[in-house]
Amino acid sequence: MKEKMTEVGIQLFERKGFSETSIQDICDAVGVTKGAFYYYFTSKEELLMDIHLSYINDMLMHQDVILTDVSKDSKAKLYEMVYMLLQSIEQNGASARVFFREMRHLSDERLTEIIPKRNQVRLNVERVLREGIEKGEFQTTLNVTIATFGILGIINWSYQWFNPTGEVPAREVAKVFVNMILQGIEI
Amino acid sequence: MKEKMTEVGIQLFERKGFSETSIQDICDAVGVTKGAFYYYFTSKEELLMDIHLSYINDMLMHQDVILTDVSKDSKAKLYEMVYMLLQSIEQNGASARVFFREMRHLSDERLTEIIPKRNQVRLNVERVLREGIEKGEFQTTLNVTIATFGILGIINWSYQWFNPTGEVPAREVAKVFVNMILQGIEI
Amino acid sequence: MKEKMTEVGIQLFERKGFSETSIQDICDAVGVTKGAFYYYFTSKEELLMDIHLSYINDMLMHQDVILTDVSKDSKAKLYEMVYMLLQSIEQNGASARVFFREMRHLSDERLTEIIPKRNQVRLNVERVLREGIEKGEFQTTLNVTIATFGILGIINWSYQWFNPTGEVPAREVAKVFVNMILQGIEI
Amino acid sequence: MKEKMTEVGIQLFERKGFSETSIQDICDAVGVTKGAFYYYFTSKEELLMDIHLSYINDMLMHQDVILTDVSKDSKAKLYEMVYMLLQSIEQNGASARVFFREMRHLSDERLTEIIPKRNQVRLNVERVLREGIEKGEFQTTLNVTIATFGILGIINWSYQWFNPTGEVPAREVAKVFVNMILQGIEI
DNA sequence: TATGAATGAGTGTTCATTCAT
DNA sequence: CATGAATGAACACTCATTCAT
Repeated sequence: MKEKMTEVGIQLFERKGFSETSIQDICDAVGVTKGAFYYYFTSKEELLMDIHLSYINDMLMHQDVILTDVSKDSKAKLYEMVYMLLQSIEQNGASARVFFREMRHLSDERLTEIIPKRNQVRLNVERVLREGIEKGEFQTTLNVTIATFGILGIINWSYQWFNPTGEVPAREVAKVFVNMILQGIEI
Repeated sequence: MKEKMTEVGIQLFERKGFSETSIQDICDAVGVTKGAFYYYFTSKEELLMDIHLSYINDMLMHQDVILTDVSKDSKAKLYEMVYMLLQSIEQNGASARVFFREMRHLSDERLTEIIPKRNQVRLNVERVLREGIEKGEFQTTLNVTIATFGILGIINWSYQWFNPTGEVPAREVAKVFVNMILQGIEI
Repeated sequence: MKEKMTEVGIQLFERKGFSETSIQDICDAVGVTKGAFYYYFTSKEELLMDIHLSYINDMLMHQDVILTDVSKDSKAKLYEMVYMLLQSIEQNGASARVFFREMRHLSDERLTEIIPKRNQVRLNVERVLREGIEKGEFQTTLNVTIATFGILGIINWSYQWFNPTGEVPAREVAKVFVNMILQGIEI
Repeated sequence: MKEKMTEVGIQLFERKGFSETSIQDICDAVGVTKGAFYYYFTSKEELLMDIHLSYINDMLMHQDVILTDVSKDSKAKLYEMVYMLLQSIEQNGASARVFFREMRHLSDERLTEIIPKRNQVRLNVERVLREGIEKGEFQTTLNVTIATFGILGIINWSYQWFNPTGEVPAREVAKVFVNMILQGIEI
């Protein structure tokens, strides 16, 4: 039941936004009364926090797998990471959108738990770039911080337009993106 | 007075969000009563629409100047465009954030006016890429649509992290980004 | 278990008030779930009634002992009665406060059981005064009804300020009060 | 309108208690909607505070008049004070009851404004006693603090039983009480 | 131009109570 | 004996909007 509510919450928060979604909306969709909601969650914000935590933890876990894979060089790791992040947006698009858009509605206290994790995702990408530079795979002149922001921008912005109905699969998009990141668009 | 209200509206919508900002908040900040607000705007949404229109029209105007400049090749146009978009985020950061985050609160009717303009911004970037390909400046194999989304992602995502206090100026960031877009990060 | 709940109920009703104390509060303090409460009590009000009954019955019992003591004159009985009532506030302060403050939350039906008993406490004091007048110990001109209200006021109001930490013991306070009641404050 | 709401608030808070009176109750009685209430008061507690302040300020003002009257000796001042306090309960019984019963619902912050004033009422009575002792009107052995609590108990408790329909007027009750306080009940 | 008063629908949240297990 | 899940009615409070003045 708690999972059911979380699922419905994700859908509604994505479609209508956190503030525009009332507890009543969620309960109507699940088919219970508001009391039931407060049996499982202490507040609307707690549900939002649950969604955030599960999304970000999932992402960090996947990143870990990629980072610790010794069989891949940095280019391969970069590709895997871009693909994984895109795919997580393709598959958990609703969660992703809620994550990016509604963070503001978490209390300061809760943000202190989420923000370091969000930063970790970025630092994990930075690490791949740095390792690649050390190993001679990437340009030594690269401004790693700004480049990472660029790469994350490419990926994360996709939640604004990415069509999860699958016309263009995440794997295809990832290829185009990684190609662009590695070799640029110039002849 | 109307401009004063719009200015205050932008600041508050950015800081607290559209839904979380009440008309009262705006009037308190301006120093008038709610009746005055409704003398200038027919609804809260109209103010939001005003903000959107002025931001997007400004952007389209700047793009037009760049596109019609015959003295520049496509690479230069791309650089100008990236720089202009970044700068508009650096300088009108609040408007930019409101534009990207709060579009959802416009009615369908109003969205039909905004969305084509937003698409036009994207199509203008696409056009630079296509012209560059035709002129032999960019790779012929390029998937223009996806690449454009990538480029816009790099730029637009910057509103999430871009520090407008100027530690790193927009011009610097634009250089790094355009370099990455043109030549990639690979050695 | 029922006693444990009653005890906790008294403490919480005193500290936070009847309406402000939830069944959940009581159950949390006892360490059980709400279902358990309803196994022992049919409603929150029944718990309040139990507290009332046990307090008032205790008081009436003590008054009976004093009233039927043939070895004491009326002055001595008055002293004993004042002392006993003060002491019951000193020792069962929480119960006393709940009794005086929260009677309003009993249903009319239950009030018809409590109010006569509460009146009986007053009538018992009146009886001491009347007996004292008959025996020539108290002034014949005394308005017994009003005087009794005054005496009960002196005593009962003490729950508002009486410090049960024992800085001034009930016996001391009782002496001052009875002295004042008997001889007044005039020279 | 604000006064009308305050008046209705006093009546309802007295009859049903603060917690048991909803804003809706007050608005129904006045014939407006809830929004109107919040136009005049920022919270339910503010209304309670208004009631408290106006009651206690009124009382302090009357005490001041009595205390600064040089034409009266201490006995006369004591009588005036008892009479005034009783009368204020007789006439503003509802306010008085709300004052004594519902103080708990004020926030700590607001209590720091009210409690010193409530103490001042007590200290003003103490002052009459002390002056009377100095002038040789009252017993030198008197425990002023406890006696004052007794006197206030006599008076304040009357809100529990005092019938403002006027069967026994406040002036009559005051005479009986002052007589008892001055000369006691003993022959 | 702008105010001040008011509406009405809605919000998140609480809580006494019930009941199958 | 006691739990865990759920109900349903209520509550304090907010807010976009309206309108006579």
